[in-house]
Amino acid sequence: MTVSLKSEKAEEEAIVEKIYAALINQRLAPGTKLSEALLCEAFGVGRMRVRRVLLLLANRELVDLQPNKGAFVARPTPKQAQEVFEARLLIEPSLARIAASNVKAKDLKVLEKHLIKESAAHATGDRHEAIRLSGEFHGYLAELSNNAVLLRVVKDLITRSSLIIGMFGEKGVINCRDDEHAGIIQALRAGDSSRAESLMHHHIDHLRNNIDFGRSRTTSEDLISVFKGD
Amino acid sequence: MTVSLKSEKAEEEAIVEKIYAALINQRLAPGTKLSEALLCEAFGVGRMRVRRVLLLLANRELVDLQPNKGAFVARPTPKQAQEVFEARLLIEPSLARIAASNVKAKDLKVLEKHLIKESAAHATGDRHEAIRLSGEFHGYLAELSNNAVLLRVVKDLITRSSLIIGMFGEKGVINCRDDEHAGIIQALRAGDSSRAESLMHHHIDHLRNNIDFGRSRTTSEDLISVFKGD
DNA sequence: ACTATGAACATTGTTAACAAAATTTGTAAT
DNA sequence: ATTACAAATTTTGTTAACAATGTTCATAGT
Repeated sequence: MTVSLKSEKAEEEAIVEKIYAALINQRLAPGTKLSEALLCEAFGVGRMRVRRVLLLLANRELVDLQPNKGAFVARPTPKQAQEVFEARLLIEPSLARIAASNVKAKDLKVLEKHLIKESAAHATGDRHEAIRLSGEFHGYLAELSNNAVLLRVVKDLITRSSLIIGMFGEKGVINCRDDEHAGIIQALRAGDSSRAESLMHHHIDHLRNNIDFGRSRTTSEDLISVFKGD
Repeated sequence: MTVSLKSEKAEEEAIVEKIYAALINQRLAPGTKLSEALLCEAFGVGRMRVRRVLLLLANRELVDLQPNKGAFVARPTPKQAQEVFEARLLIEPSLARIAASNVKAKDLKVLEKHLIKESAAHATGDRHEAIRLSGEFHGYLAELSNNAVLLRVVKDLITRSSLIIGMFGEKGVINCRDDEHAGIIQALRAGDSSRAESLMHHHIDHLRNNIDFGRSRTTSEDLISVFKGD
């Protein structure tokens, strides 16, 4: 009975999540056109669903909806990039403080396991995976706040950050982010709220300063292959 | 040429803003059914537009979209209410600190003028107007951050706060909020960031503690009269 | 060769009819 | 009177056809 209870609304959210993931993974480059027909085929749904999904993504400013032209993966401006990281700088350090108060032993287990995956991705030079995992780390921390509102806000900021990094790229090759994540976990384990807060502040500041606003890549991939394993 | 450049997308946003305003004003009580047909008539648009608007509002968790049942003004749970105010407590004090750094003479003029209106609303006992103006004050402060991302987040939180207050009501009759607003403006004028931050923290904490979770009103108004002057 | 014009095509936007589900109304039985 | 059931109505969800706009491509002229 009710074979398709998951359908309808949940189905749309599932599609949103998939595109979300593709954005974080940077499989969808900024500026890529998201044609309705292609998305319909990719997800096997009607046009209405696709349009609703695009509207939701546009509402989160992940997609640029141009009237009579179509939907495109958002191309954040330098100004918007600054705003996103300023917002993260304002929110996430306080969040780290809260996380240090709330963190349980099993949470630390998860975070440490995650850190290993991050290191592995760095070691093998899998840049996309490293970016995805880095975002996921910040998401985990936001979850420790036990606050769905804040979690939602932070997740949106993380996703936009992925777009931004994909758009502008990073200065230098050295990427000490996983080390910084390790430091934050250490502070959490020690229950040192202030240190967790401070480390997070410097970490995000570091991320922000590493954005290379010089060039703005316009690499647009084709949509056919992006959503294969779905 | 292009007589209706304002139309289409801007039109939808205008409708969203109107419903937004009605929510803040508490002319739309939590639980009120937002029937498509009525909204179509109220705003003189087709069903598609209304559906898109409802989807956007649902995305911001201001509307509860129940499949095959319809759209209803959201009824925040106590848990959600706590989360909203915890988020405000985390964000707005820091925002007040930033505002103290950015505030210009003309901004202070606007804020002081606003404060007079707040006092007037309190004096005449116009509760809805007082709530609207109170929210607007927080919005003005968020604008001083010159950060569209943070502004959007705070505006959403303010709107949900109005829903929450409309849902649960406030303990006691005494409402010292406008006094607290005055204190914050004073700190801004003095350029005292730390005091602005601290006052904002206590202010929001005060708001939160004044919510009366005892009763949850279910007063649903009729939609016909709400959107008259539009 | 290069630009300009226009037709053919493709894509998005809108409308209206239809299907499915819930709500209401009316009727009958206890 | 109240409950239970069923028909009728209303409301939401979906689909498909149509309209409008944008894009591409071919042709012709300089």
